Amino acid sequence: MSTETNPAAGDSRSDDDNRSDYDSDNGVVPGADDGHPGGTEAGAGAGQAAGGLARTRVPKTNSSKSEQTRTLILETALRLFRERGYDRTTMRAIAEEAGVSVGNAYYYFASKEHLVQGFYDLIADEHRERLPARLADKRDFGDRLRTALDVWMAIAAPYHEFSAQLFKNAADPASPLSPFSAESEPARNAVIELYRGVLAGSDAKLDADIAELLPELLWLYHMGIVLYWVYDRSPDTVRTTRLVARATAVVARLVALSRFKILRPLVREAKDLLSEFVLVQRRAGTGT
Amino acid sequence: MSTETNPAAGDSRSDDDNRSDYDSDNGVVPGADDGHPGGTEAGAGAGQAAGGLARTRVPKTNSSKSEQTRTLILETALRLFRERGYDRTTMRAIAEEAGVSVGNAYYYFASKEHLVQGFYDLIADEHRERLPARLADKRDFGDRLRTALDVWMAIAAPYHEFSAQLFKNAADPASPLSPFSAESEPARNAVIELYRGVLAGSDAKLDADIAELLPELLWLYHMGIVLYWVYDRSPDTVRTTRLVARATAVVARLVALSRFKILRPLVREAKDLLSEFVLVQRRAGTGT
DNA sequence: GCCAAGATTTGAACGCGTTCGAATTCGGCG
DNA sequence: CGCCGAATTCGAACGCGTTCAAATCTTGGC
Repeated sequence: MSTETNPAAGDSRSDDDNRSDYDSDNGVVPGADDGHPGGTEAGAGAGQAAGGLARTRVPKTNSSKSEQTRTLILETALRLFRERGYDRTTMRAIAEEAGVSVGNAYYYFASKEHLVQGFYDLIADEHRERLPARLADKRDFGDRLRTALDVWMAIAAPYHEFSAQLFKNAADPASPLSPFSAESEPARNAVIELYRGVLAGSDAKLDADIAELLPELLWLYHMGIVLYWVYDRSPDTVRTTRLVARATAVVARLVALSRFKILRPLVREAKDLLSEFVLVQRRAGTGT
Repeated sequence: MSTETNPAAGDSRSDDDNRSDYDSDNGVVPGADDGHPGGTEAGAGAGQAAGGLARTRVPKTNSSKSEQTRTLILETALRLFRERGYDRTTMRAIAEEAGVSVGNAYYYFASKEHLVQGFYDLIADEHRERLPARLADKRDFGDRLRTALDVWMAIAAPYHEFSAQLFKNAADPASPLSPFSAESEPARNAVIELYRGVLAGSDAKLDADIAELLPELLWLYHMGIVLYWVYDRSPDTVRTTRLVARATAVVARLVALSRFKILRPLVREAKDLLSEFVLVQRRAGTGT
């Protein structure tokens, strides 16, 4: 997208993108098993952003005091985000409200954005939790898929505006918040599993090639819907609701059609293409 | 920016301040926003984005001195962006290098992002200019489409990193730089026209329904490729190059297949869906 | 030639996210 | 206890995008 548009606009203003980049200079600090967020004290190097992979800072002494401080800061932040919106919530306000210093907040969270991860987890958890009950009586693939999306929208609705504000950060390829980032992998996989369940519980008959890839494809579809939702300015995002209803029907039909003979080569090629270029390489075998 | 996410409470939307705030500041000074940048005498600020079409600040006295200052600032900015990248180029540096004050830069450009418009135009113009020669000897639709994308990538290559940095801004639904924004419409339409040419010059036979929509669809496809390109971290974005080669073949095949009988209902539904939910409503009915 | 009304230009703030060196607290070991 | 190193906390300071009241320059009418 970036490169082509040409707006014009006179009255806009964006006061908040001054953030610099995540790694402008320090490349990626690879190595170091990220595994433990925490980090690696290792004093020395590191300095700043501490290796790219680490999530936020999780204290060594995993319980007690510091854990408490961390939680306090996080919860305060989420509350303020909800009350005032993301951009209008300053790190100073969070710190003050939580009764700690700004520096302390940064000790636990590498950046303001990192505080946001909590929201993502929140929504995803809720989705995982509420969906099964709603799917219990449905076997039709289209119905199930649509339900999954409807439930997601219902949960996310209160955060629609907030999400729109965040979207630009999430879209930044360099951001850990990007759905494609390494840091998001666990969350991503969880959603893919969720869609695997949507598919598995259905009576859809499908081509074996497709069956394997479909959960990831559905995740992509989900991302697409989220994208539309974020841009949707209609009241209560009804537009997205309608889109989901109709698009999902098309998707379901496509899936059903994928077994037709004439489509075989196309399906096959599309599958290769997707698995090679788009889908996430989990445990990539030998080479790249 | 602000806006205001809505708190837990139901979802009462207080309309007074949840407007996107790309103009909220202005809101503070109601009426009179003399400021309206530029010209565009007409419209006057009037409500929200409406007046938004004005570009950045274009001097009243449209030639001579101020025009010169504007150009100077813009060119300096573009040079620095290229030399140092977007984030590392500060407004202060631009002003200093151009020999003007920071305030003056803001007199002509509402924000740092607005300076970026120039890049978009640059690439788009170049694309429009170079493509015809490369298409002259090609009739196959797939070849032509692929060529269009290859040429685009060749032109955009030097700005790959820069684009990745900008992407987060362009992705912001509230930003005038978003390819979906009203402000981007002219640029968007120009690209759609370009693809209309790609299609028109080809020997593809296609369903009438599709023929009409295809140029816009190809624009969407182009956007998708750009998205992939922005995220592509492979050397020289070869990955994207390979993707284009293969995906374009699939697209071409899809287009050809769209005339098959069995697919008829699907095609029709997909078409309705796209035109209703995705594609841009040019000259929508009456007013607007 | 003079002067008011803009248009243009200035640079010192402002508020923000973030950094960093130093201060403080904590936990264990002699 | 006393002491040391690490974990935690502090808050002043940095660099940034942006704003704004005031200074300067142009222009056109008299």
